[in-house]
Amino acid sequence: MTERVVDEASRRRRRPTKHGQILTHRLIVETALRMLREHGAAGLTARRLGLALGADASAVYRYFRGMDDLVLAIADELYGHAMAGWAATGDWRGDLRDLGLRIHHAYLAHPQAAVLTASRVTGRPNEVAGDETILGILRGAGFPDGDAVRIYHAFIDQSLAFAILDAATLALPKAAREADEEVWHDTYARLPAATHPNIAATAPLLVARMNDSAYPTALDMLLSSASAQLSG
Amino acid sequence: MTERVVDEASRRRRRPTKHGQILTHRLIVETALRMLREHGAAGLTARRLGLALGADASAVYRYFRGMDDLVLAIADELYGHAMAGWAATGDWRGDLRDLGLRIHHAYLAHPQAAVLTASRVTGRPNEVAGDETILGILRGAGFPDGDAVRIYHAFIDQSLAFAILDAATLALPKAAREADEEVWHDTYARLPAATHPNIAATAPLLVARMNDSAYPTALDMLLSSASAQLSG
DNA sequence: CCCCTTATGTCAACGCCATTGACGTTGATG
DNA sequence: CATCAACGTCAATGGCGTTGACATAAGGGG
Repeated sequence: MTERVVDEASRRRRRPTKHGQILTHRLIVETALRMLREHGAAGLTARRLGLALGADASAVYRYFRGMDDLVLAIADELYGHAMAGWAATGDWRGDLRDLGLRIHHAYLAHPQAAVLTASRVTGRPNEVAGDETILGILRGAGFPDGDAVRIYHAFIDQSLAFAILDAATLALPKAAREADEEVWHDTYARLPAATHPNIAATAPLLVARMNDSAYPTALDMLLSSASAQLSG
Repeated sequence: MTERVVDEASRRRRRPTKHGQILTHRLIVETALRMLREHGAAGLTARRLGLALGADASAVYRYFRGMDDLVLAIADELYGHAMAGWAATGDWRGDLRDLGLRIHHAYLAHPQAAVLTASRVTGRPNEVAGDETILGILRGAGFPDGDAVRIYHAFIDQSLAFAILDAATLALPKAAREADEEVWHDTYARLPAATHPNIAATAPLLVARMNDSAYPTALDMLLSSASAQLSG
């Protein structure tokens, strides 16, 4: 038997499914994204995807080498969302901040997909283009290559790390998420100063802050540190 | 049929398995931890756990309501590991660095549990004690309350975020993880300078660096930024 | 238009997963 | 000793991702 998956660029045949649908690589990715949004990570299986496509599940293996390959395609799709419409201003710090928040935001728009994909390295076009851009900003700002790569590494992994953390929170069942959010008020804010002087002294600040994402703060601190290295 | 799982405090019976082993809640948790360490997340299945225990896999359901319940029990076991043996030196920056790396390391020792639990807010004693300690270090260093809470928020969430990101990588099936690791060499390092000048110029550095965790770098940058705020 | 070829979609099956129902029996208790 | 419930086993359930084989739709060439 020949290779099951045909190279996407040389794909020519168009055969409808039993229900009349013409499958494409793009349609499968978009359908998978929709299923992740509607049913969560556990809702994306080959069989359910097949049903949603009006096809047999195994048809998906004509387009992707496996479900993992599909997940990588989804990851690249999200990366494309993050970069869409972005334009450089020439202010390296502002540009990196904007990019970081965009990447974080794109993943947060699809929490279930983020949880599955933010840790992956795809080498696909959108990811490669994004990485080329970030490295370009850092090198253009005057960072030597060693520093540029080190900062790029911390920057991109930090944005992806917070994307997963915050996405995991959003992906929780509603009851679990609300219970977690109440902990700061119900548990922490009630701790006595005698046993927990630091928490007691800062409780109103904790209640006000801890249920929001810490990513903007962490990002600004990372950029401040990079900026200090450039000045020094 | 009555409830399958008996409350642990009221458990009295001791019946040996076919191989003579007496099962306990603790034995199952410890065996599962060992299997996670030795075989990775994909290596912990009910069947394999049963084999390792010298029991039928379904016996595990006498002790845990499901594999997820077991994973959370494992995480509970872990939580104490991160703080165990830690002692303050009085150097706020060194102490925070040590704590950050310990938290990260404890989760990385059990990626599957980390992926499931690092985003949760439990208000449990060990978590509370850890937060009290970190806030104490920051306030003790001279940060005003508003800054202490802001930095604490970025610090703790960043450590948890990187824990999930890196744990998710470790939790991948071996083939997927190795494929991801090869992407820097197989894809990125081969991009031509004509189209990707920045990646091409830094490729050897990327190959050398990107498969390791960026957490130590991000942590140091966060601490540098905090330090600069204290000085300024 | 017809014919050939092959890529595409379908179907059935494989080997694995977590889990449950039912049964036999061990051992605590009275 | 007798009773009985908890414990461990076994077989089955319902699902998972994936593959081999087959039928056929459709592209390409004559």
